[in-house]
Amino acid sequence: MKSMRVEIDSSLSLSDRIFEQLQTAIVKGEMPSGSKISEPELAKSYGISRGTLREALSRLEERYLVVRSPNLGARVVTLSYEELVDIYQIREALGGMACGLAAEHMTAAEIADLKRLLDEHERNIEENQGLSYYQQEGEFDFHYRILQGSRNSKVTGILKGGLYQLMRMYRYQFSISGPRPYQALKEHRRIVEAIEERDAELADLLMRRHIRAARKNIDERRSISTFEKG
Amino acid sequence: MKSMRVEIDSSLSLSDRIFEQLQTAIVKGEMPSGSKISEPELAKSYGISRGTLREALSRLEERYLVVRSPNLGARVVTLSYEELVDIYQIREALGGMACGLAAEHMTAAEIADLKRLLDEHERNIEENQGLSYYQQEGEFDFHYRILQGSRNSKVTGILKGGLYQLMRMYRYQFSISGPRPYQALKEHRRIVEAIEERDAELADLLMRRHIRAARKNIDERRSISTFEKG
DNA sequence: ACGTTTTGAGGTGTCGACAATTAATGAAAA
DNA sequence: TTTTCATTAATTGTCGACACCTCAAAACGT
Repeated sequence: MKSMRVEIDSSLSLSDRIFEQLQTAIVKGEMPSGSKISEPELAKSYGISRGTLREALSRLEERYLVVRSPNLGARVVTLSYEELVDIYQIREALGGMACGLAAEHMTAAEIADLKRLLDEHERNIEENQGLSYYQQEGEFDFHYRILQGSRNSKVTGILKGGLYQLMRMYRYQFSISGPRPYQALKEHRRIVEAIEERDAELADLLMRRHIRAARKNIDERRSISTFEKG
Repeated sequence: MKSMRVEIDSSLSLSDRIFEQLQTAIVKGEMPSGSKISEPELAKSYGISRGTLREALSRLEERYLVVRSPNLGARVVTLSYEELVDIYQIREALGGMACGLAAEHMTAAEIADLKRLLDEHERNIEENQGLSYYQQEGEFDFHYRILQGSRNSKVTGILKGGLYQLMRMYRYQFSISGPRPYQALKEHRRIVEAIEERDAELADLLMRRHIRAARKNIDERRSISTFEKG
């Protein structure tokens, strides 16, 4: 009867797993942003104790995914356009820096892999008219590899652990696909070229410009949204 | 006899306060870096339960101040020169960005306050031969205000909440005072000038250079240290 | 004497329960 | 009908206890 047992990774504690599950639930909008979190209810639905849940919530709070006020409870974070622009600004500075470092540190094999990834993205765009996967997660794949190549574990932690989750959340919530597939792919190619040529300064610059373009896209959308509302 | 009572801020929960106390204890080296943390022992010494302590530890883990491995327990983080350089790199990118934004957003009153702070620092240096306060916390005061002026709450959170604590920890542990008081003050003055003239680009550049100088100081010290060891 | 197993102590992960605080309900007064 | 206050219900903050895991020393066999 052991086969009934759910395969669990013992290298992760229960609260670790709950933390990750909650994170994806929040990011994907299954827990609507701004909604109140009832500890007893949520603990019961996951079949865990409140203490375990609270440990996960403490960590989510540090990652800006939930907001807590003492004696009042926790809420899923609400993302305003202002905060989103703040995040893109940070991403611009850090992403550029990481890309410059990647130009210095990535191995030839890593660069070759990166090129293959872009080829794959290109096929993906042609087949699906640029929808679905590429604009959802493919964009992140690309940026993850560059972070990895920067050899700076702290910047990887900040972006992967913190900011990218918030951006992902935003995209899911507003069902916004990544910006301009062909244009973005072209920019990605140029960035990889700069990395291949070990031109750190150019890689930094191109990555900043790439992210800035995405931010302006958001900003534009914001002005439309505020126009609609009054 | 009310004066004997410790003034507690009821807007903070107990685990919040423990979290802050532990943070400063780690930063100041009262809990040596790399040392193992015994939950029962620590909980008893603070007069709290283990559950409350574990919530605080979860948050400290997210802030890179403690490292946990499942079933093995928590240790105070150990800071290597490599990681410290990583942190300075991030600080260079984010600090520069924040400074550029501060040039755009700070009010005249805030800028005037900032100038007064530098005057105070100058007096401090003359009196104490540049030791003590200014090199410990004064430097942080200056940077905090610029973060405040950037009007980007996320970057403030990342730097104040995360990276500055690690840098502070490093300074305490290696009893390294902030770099070159007179030179640093001069650089601070130039940065404020750029902010006053609303020259965001220059403010960004000067702040990056200022931080890079500090990083090179560290790097130099690292090469000495590695030379000593072999 | 050396390597292996076992057993025990200490520590971590998780849970359920109580105390304190906030929100909800309803009764009384304006 | 609306407002206010009091009482009750629900939720959060905190605690102590139990099960499982890890590590080390003792016991055992070779």
